[in-house]
Amino acid sequence: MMEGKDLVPKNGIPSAPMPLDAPQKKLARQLDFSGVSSAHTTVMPIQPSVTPPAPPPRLVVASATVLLPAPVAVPPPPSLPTLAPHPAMRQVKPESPKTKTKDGTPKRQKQCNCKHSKCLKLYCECFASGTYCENCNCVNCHNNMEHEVSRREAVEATLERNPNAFRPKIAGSPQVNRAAKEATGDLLLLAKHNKSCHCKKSGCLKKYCECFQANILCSENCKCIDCKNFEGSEERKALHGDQATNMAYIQQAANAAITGAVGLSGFISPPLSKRRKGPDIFFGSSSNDLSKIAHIHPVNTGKSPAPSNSSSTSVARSVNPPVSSLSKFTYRSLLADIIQPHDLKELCSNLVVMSREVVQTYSEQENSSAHEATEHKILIATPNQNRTRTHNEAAAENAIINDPDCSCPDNVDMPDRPLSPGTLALMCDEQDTLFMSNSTPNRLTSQGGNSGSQFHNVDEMTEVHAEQEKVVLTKFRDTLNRLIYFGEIKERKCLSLARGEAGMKDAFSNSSINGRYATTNQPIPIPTSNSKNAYSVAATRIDTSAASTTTTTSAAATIVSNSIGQQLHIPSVGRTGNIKPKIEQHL
DNA sequence: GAGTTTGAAACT
DNA sequence: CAGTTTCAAACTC
Repeated sequence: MMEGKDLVPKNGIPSAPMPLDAPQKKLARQLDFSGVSSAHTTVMPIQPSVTPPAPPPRLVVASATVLLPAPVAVPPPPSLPTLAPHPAMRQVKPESPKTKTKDGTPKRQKQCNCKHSKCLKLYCECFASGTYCENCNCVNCHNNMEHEVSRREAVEATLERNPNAFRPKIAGSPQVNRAAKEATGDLLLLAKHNKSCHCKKSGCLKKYCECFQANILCSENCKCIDCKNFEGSEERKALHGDQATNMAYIQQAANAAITGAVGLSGFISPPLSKRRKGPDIFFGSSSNDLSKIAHIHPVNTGKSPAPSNSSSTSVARSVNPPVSSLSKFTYRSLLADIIQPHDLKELCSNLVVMSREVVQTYSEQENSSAHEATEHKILIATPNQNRTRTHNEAAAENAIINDPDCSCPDNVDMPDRPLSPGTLALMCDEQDTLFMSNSTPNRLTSQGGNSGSQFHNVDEMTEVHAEQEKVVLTKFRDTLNRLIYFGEIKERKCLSLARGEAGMKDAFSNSSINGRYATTNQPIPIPTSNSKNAYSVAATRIDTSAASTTTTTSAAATIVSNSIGQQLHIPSVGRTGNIKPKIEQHL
């Protein structure tokens, strides 16, 4: 847009003395922020210092890259290559207002106006963001291909001073349609400040403040004075309106996405009396960080006009005013209120019950068939080994059925028993909980012993166990599906709320996700598809069981079906799911 | 658009 | 590490 500014800034300001090698033209930017979609960005790799200016290298970054998790946790090595940050990942400085025209129409990326830094210092937004200046209004710009050598040196110098200089200050913000949302003032606060601000006079409510500019709340890391950019701030509310609250909530949701930690933190997240927590808390160091926090802001407290809660809370308050107990960064899993301890118990209980039923059904089948077989064998006068077995087996199985603990598959107790991949996986994940926690080794052992003696035919015993496995795994999977479903429902709610519907405003008043979603306790139509799939899969699996008789299979399938449909009440078991963080992560 | 304010970056 | 200076963006008029 600003051709001809090459040598002289369009603003008419005489260029500073220009080196002979002054750029004749501004080359393409390294990163293209203009695209509404960050999917296709151009990244320019750092050129070897000796490499003569070549055509602006543009590497198309796979869209997938954009989806990478916030890099905050992975500081780039202090090497030049790290200078090609991805727009979505690195946001040294959010687009300046220049990115759009007065009418809000998306215009272009920031255009610096540097005059004395040659655009080779972090003062320059372009340089700081790892991009070449392009169409900027800068003077004596060296941040281009033609000055790659000096640029490179500048980069090295910068990195020498601060290895994280080019690390995104704000990270983790899904940049989806950021431009569009920003234009409508609907930019979400899904970001995290890697650094911190040190504002003194702006109250962190002006764009001077990096946090405010990035549309995020100040964090514990900030050293600002008289901060008003915290959740619950009246001043902030005045600026953001109703969205402030929603944003805080959204940010929590974002935390989940960013951290990918659906679990402990979600349950544990202590209501830190203070607002915000820095990256540490953000990434899970949470709990014992209060002490740290206390150290973080020993200062600014003084200026906070806000009514401090005195006591311990003074800690985090330091710089920022007293705040709502809800930390903007307090992460809370979307499943936090869905998964309850009692649900887990209920799930386990149901699995056990189902397993028993399978055994019982199977034993009945075996009894009848064995009986027939016995008669047949007697008729043919064959020394039978299986006959006795059937009765003993039935007794054994009954014993198993009567023993709540026995129905739990336990590899330890039955070392010879082949385990399905599913079971192995399950046990791998849950080796200490679901099945094993309640199991009584001795009992199972004795069971195993009985089985060994009573189930003369090891194969048949295996079949029973196989059936048990199938039923249990099927039901377990179904439970997980439900969990996913509820999580999705919640996610949708979050998104819809994020859209800032005025009417929903009140819903956030408490900012407590638990309270907010208490309604999930209400019967929620469960997608039959899942259940159907579960059933069908269960049936399929059973059918594929070579050793199983059709009858047995059907019976087992029926049990599964009935159990899932009747025993597992959607509101209860369906919401069971706190299997373990490990599993949740797959959700 | 010019001047002022602000806070990050750079420097000492 | 703290204080000062430089710088450029944000802001005000």
